[in-house]
Amino acid sequence: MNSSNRPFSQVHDILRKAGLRPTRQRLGLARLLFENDDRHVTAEQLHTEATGANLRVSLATIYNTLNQFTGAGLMREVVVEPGRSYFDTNTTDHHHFFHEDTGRLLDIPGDAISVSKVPEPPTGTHVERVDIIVRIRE
Amino acid sequence: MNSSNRPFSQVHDILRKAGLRPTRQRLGLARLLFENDDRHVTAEQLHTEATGANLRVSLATIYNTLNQFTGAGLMREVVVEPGRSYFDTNTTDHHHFFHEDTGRLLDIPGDAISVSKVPEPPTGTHVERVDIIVRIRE
DNA sequence: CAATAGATTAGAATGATTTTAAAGAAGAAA
DNA sequence: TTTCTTCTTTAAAATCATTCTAATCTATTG
Ligand SMILES: [Mn+2]
Ligand SMILES: [Mn+2]
Ligand SMILES: [Zn+2]
Ligand SMILES: [Zn+2]
Repeated sequence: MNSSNRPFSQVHDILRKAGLRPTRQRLGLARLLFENDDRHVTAEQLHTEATGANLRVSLATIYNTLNQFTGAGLMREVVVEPGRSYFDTNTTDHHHFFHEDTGRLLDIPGDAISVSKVPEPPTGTHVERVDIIVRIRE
Repeated sequence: MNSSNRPFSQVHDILRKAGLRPTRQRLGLARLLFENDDRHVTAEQLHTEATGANLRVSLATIYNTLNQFTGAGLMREVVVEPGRSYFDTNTTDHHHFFHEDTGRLLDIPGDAISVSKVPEPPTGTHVERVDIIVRIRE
């Protein structure tokens, strides 16, 4: 039996499959993150949003949850600025525009951009991932 | 008259051209940074290295200097990890291998890799720079 | 030499993130 | 359900990189 007729069944199942207990906080955050279009959030942003949606969660739990979701492959971390991390609900192969003035991240589909002639990595290493950040300004 | 017969004349001139007073600290750091091959350093690394070379400099001055050198176009900042900044003495157009296990950065010459079909940036914005990070592991 | 603008520094402050340890909630067993 | 156990949440403290403050130096110019 799955949970198709229980409330929030989609996110509930997502958490179950990730091996994470469906707690009130995780369910609420998962709804904010996964029931809408793909998004890029900082911990602070998500905390503000959760609070605004009447979900009581501490900032520590926001960090725990974002790191757990990332560890479970439900999200990924994008590093564009020193001192702040963005978390991305889009886990498909893609890249980013980073608006340096507003701090906004925008997806570039994986097939809309591509790297050619990636040189061989040093002996004994393998390529884990290629990140392309197109930095833009007004 | 230039300073071609004064000690450390090369870095001395670099600082002068950048409009930075050639102080003992800046001269010492410039020698470590520019008299060898291109390099990637964190503030803490450079501080340790300076101290080991008998150059007395505070960590605050290391940060000031790296930021001033970067502002003057003598270096650039590379963001690969949350919570730590790397500074690069190679200011030519190029990209990086980032070794996730060791924290080392390796240059990929600009002509050894290239992006194709970079999509148009959103209306009202222009591309400032494209950063490619090839993340590698053992 | 002054005089002055600019530079260095110790130490405090900041800001993002993590850790601690205590209290609370979820799953399993009975 | 009740009980037991394991996870989870949280407030508060701790950490870590970086920046700021404001007092003390130093390079440059007259
Ligand atoms: Mn992390
Ligand atoms: Mn900076
Ligand atoms: Zn994305
Ligand atoms: Zn480089």
